[in-house]
Amino acid sequence: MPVNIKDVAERAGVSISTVSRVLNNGKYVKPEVRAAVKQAIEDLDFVPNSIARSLVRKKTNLIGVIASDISTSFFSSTLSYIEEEASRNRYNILVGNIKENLDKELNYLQVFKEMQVDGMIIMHEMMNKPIERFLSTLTIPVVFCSAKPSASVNCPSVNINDKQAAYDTVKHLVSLGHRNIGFIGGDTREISTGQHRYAGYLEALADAEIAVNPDWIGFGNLKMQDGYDIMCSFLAREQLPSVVFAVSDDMAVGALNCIVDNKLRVPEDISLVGFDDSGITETVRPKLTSLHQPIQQIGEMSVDILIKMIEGNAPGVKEIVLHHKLVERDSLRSLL
Amino acid sequence: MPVNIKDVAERAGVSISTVSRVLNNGKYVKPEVRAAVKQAIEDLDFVPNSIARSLVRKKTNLIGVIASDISTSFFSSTLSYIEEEASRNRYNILVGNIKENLDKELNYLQVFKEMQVDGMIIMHEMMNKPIERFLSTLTIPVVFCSAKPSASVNCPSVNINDKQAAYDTVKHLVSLGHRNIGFIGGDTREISTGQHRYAGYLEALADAEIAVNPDWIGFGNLKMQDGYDIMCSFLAREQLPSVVFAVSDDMAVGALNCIVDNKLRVPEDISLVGFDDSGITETVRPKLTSLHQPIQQIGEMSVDILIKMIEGNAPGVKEIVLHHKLVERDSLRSLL
DNA sequence: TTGAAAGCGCTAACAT
DNA sequence: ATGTTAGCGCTTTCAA
Repeated sequence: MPVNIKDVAERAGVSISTVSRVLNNGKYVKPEVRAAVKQAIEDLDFVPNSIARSLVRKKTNLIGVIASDISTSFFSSTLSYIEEEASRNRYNILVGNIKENLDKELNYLQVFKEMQVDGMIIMHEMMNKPIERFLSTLTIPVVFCSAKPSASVNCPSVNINDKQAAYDTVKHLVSLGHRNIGFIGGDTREISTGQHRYAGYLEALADAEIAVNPDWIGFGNLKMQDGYDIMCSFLAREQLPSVVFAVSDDMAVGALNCIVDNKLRVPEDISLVGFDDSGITETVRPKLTSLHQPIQQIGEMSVDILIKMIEGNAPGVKEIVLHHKLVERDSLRSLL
Repeated sequence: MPVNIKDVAERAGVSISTVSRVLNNGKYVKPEVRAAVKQAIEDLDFVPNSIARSLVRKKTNLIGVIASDISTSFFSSTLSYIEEEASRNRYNILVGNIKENLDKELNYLQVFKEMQVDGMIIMHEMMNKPIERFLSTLTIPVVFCSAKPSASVNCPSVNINDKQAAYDTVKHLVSLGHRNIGFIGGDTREISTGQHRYAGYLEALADAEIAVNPDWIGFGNLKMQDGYDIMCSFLAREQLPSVVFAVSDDMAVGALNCIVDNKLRVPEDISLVGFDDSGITETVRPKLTSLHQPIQQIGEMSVDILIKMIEGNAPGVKEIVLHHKLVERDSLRSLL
């Protein structure tokens, strides 16, 4: 039933090599022969079998993407830019959504390897030994997107400078007269972005000679609910912070909702600053001031670097650091 | 460099068929031989090439998914459930994000076919002739997820009853004393869900003997910005509706923001009802009352039906209609 | 400018 | 219980 190159060859009265040539726009095909073959392809609704092609060419044009949670605003945006850039370059993406499940991640890595993907993009940085080991035996290129691999894994990454970004943000808060600055952070054990953003916060505080107040520091998993719960715990303290910096927009929105649900106002009672500058910043009121990551550029560059590596024009990139900036909206007020 | 089944066979001192047998957990392998082969596989870090396997088995375990916009709250949730259910059944998903671009859709359909996907899920229902034609010549199963194919395309679909859902919602508004009921709809030209939801709205109005007021009716593309703009146009009318029903949560949130930005209150001045009951309903304040689609079930059943068709246990399903219900939160008030 | 033939890595009869 | 062999549908030398 399924028609193959041989059927086309027969109908056009040529050999399969000739069909292959017109399929691949090869030279050395007489115009009339080419036309006849094209006609046969059309007549038969023939579509070449790229599995067979991949087998001989050892190239699938497949990119495996591993994301921690595609239903999240930051990841779904990034993924959509990755998809677009890949498709523009005639690559297809296979997605693995691991929801923080490292077994699932290892399994996906394995499956992607079996599927002979030409390369992988990892948007997740929790690691364990088996994953590290797997990655180090891998011969295809991998790039980390908005995540940094642990030192033992030698893969390029596309990122902003997380520590500097957090530092700059907190410094800005200080310049606005804030001294009671709460922090809702990400996981600092296994996640380098979590560590770096926290380090930036601490350093900015130290530079401004502000003592850190553990009452206003909490850590979560970047989700809205985490932000909500942590903010609630802040609200239970004796004294309130004048501003809270959350290292994801989702957590900042969670904090916002907690504040509003407790009949306080943003930014009149408490100011709020998020991180990522994802779409959600403009879906809430007040609109969220947020540290901007160039999401589109991050997604696109990850793909571009990966493709360059795949196609052998390895640029020897180790790490790409992109610009960040604070985008001011309505959730932050000056105390001056 | 890449190690294959032959290398394993040599190292284990057996034939490639034996290796193949242990790879596929075949019977008729002596325990000690099996162990030796497993050892060789481990020693060599061998991973079977599923491209080659697919070529002979004529089965890729790949599902192609076409979505209109994965950065949207409804689609990214649905996609994440699809991914989970597929992965649970050892299928991988290839995603094509078409952003309403029908050329891109046709191209993806073609590429998916070349890649020999075992089946496709389409979460989009705009059609044109070439796509219809392509779909009708396709011999692999396709299921429409939260979308209905046009009559000429004979594929199963998983849906709620959109017309009934809209009807029930509007009837409920009437029962709460509302008679000035605005409507923010989806595209009604090529999109059947758009048509059905609008039809449900009109019928409920007719049943309640309420005249339709075109001042309060607008159509958009299901996005937040559309909802915002349409709501703004309603606000410019002489009289305001007491409630507005938007056929996507994103549009409802857009409407909410427009209202808030214009210093009116929800639900005191205008009530709001959304559609989908996606995550965004709980990220805004007031929380959005919304017509619930069973997103998880829709995603999972789409995959299950598709896999059944792929694996030949065709259940002869034409259409699956799932239950809807209105989830009441804080954006709708009673006038009674 | 075209065709014949080898082979990509694997599975699945068929032999043994 | 194991090995031999013929493909799967294509690309790609190489020869004509």
